[in-house]
Amino acid sequence: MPMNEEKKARRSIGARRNPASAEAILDAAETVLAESGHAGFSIEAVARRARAGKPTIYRWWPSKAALLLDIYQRQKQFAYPDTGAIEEDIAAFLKGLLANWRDTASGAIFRSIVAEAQSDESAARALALYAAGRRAATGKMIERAKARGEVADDVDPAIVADLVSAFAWVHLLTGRLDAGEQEIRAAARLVMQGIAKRAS
Amino acid sequence: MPMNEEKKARRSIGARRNPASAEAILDAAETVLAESGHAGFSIEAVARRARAGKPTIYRWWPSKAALLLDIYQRQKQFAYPDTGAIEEDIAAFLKGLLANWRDTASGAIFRSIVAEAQSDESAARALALYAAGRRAATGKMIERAKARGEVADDVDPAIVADLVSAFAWVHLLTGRLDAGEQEIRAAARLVMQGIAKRAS
DNA sequence: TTGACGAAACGAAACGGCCCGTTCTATATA
DNA sequence: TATATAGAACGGGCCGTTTCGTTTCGTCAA
Repeated sequence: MPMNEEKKARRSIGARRNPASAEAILDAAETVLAESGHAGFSIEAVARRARAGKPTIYRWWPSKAALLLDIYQRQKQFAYPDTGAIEEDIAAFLKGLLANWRDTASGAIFRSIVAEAQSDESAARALALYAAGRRAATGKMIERAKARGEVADDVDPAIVADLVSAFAWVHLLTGRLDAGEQEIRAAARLVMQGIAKRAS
Repeated sequence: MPMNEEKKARRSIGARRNPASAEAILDAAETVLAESGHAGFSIEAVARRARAGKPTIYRWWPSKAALLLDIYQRQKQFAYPDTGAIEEDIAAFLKGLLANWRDTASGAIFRSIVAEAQSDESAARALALYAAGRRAATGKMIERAKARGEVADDVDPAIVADLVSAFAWVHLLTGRLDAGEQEIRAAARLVMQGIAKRAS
């Protein structure tokens, strides 16, 4: 009984995927992106680099965007700071994020995902999901500050989170990842002034 | 005397460029981008659409990014509001920008430029230039507010401008261009709280 | 416990198709 | 007559898919 009619059937969960190949492909993808940038990042280039066959890549990753997302998720997750003071949290968040994007492959990967999202539906969804997730996580900084009485209860955490990460986005997309301590502190202070509890 | 050695010589300003062709190419580029999105936006597709030859396009636009930038600049320039109250200015700016991106081709064009900037040096520079220009223009809203005594003198206009347009960026890139009146007002109020003069 | 079987993943090669950026030709225009 | 034009064609690269023969590995009978 031929499988012709169900070529594209969803792969069973226990499929025998070769972990070594997957590893090599992700390594190669990371290297290619780092060396040649978004322009040189092709499935064929990754396959060559990994000494893997193209069909192997296409078997496990449906699109270039999916591959990018996977190598992004291999990167160390960014920790959300908890210094005990909201302004410090914000400054640390911005500083850490910019440094991470500048010093590791994360920035290039993320920029490529943004670019890919213009063509690829799944990348766009993943991007929105990522943004929403970070909004939620950043929002926790605000919730903690509220618990400490540092921030008024009627401040919307989602909007503040947008505000904070938006700073980072702008720096990423316009290539200003080398923002100095002073600029970061000023941004943090500005945001903090916006959300600080109106004392007495 | 052959021109072989100077194939790429800069075209003289008075070159006899066919205005009708240029118009048709820009029109076609806009249409192709609107119909097929960033994925289908190729020089060949534009040439087909415009019934123009590829060499004609390459003669006048060095890259896809340059073409995108030109059709972007044909779009109506966004007006920076001057309502007399900084909070109103900010809300109007955000509202107008999001509406413009949502209702015209501007959003698609701009997203494509962002995508292209990952590969194309000139697009990246143009993007940074655009961002800087908008920072400066938005900063004027702050300067006017300072003149009115609405905002403290020691607030950095550039950072506030970043803050405001960053909101718009995030909405553009995550596809949330349909932000409601309420969300926009909340964002404007938040920014305004951050920059409002500490009265008394 | 061993060994053969068979399903599934694998690397390599090739495909038709699209697009790139360039070069050539022949035509139209000023 | 000089220049821009449309169009065709080029060598090259990448796309996503198919086909090939090979290797890996779980299963199960001996």
